[in-house]
Amino acid sequence: MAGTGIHPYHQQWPPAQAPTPPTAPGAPPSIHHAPPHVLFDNSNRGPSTHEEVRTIFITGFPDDVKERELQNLLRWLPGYEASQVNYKGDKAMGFALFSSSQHAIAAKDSLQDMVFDVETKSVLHTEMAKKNLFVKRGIVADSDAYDQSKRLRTGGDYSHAAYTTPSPFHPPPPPVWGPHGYMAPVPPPYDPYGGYPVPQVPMPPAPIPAPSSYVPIQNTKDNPPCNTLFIGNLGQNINEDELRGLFSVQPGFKQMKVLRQERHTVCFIEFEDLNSATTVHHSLQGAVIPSSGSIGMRIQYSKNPFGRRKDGIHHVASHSANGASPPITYQ
DNA sequence: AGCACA
Repeated sequence: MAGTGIHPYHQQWPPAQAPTPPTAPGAPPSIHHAPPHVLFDNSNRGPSTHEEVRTIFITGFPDDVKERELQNLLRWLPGYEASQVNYKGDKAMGFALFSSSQHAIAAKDSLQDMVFDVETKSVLHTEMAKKNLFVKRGIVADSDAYDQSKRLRTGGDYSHAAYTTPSPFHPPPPPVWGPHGYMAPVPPPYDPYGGYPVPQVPMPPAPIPAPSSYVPIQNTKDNPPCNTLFIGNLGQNINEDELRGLFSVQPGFKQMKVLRQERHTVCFIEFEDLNSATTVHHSLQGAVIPSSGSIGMRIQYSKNPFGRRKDGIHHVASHSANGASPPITYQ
């Protein structure tokens, strides 16, 4: 779901008096906030990557429609993520973001011509929006992205509230996600619009980090086996998260410490026991991950395992280990 | 070849 539209860049729920009335995705562009230096910019992939529209545009509300009314209407719809009402024109316009365009289309169809309010006899009209609603979600991987948005807070600090502090205005506490799973609409008893079919769009499963390839490594002088591995030959711009992703899923992984030095980045990984360390020592020797370029990592046992002190102070009281101590398991 | 932290 990456794309230009997701820069969660401004806060969404100031109803009427927002300093910058949210640009109506379907309306003529007034101010398009070009996301400043955003990390999610996909410009490096070319402009062809145009994000799918998964927002619907809703009109036909009574003039006094509340943001909340719309939310309460929509939260039952599968894939609903967020909505907002724009009061700028003389008619209130609603926008609702769904997790996929399929969900959006399904929601659009089910809301089409719905009687929203019997007293005012308002009937909804829906179409796909021209572009997606901007939403700041808790999912933002990088918190730098929302610093600029703080000024738009109207009441309550939403930026830290995601998923933890339910706020009446807070949109994304995923309505029907969570334990029920992504696709469980679990419509309410009265269920006026719950029955439509929604194409299943499975979430891409989190990929298990795996080396992209292996390169033969000459690992001449290694240290005595221990529960801590030393990883070298990682390349200039090795990505720590990638490294962690790879190692943290290895059985027995305990912790990892990255040491960035002038020329080389190295890292240390502690395992539960010697066995798991040894397994990884062999299985990932020479592994190449994307950020390491095309070079293979060198894996050795660490000179100074976690838990063993460097300069002669042996913490194992009973066992007077000396310099030539056998490879016992440390931990 | 680059080995820190408790």
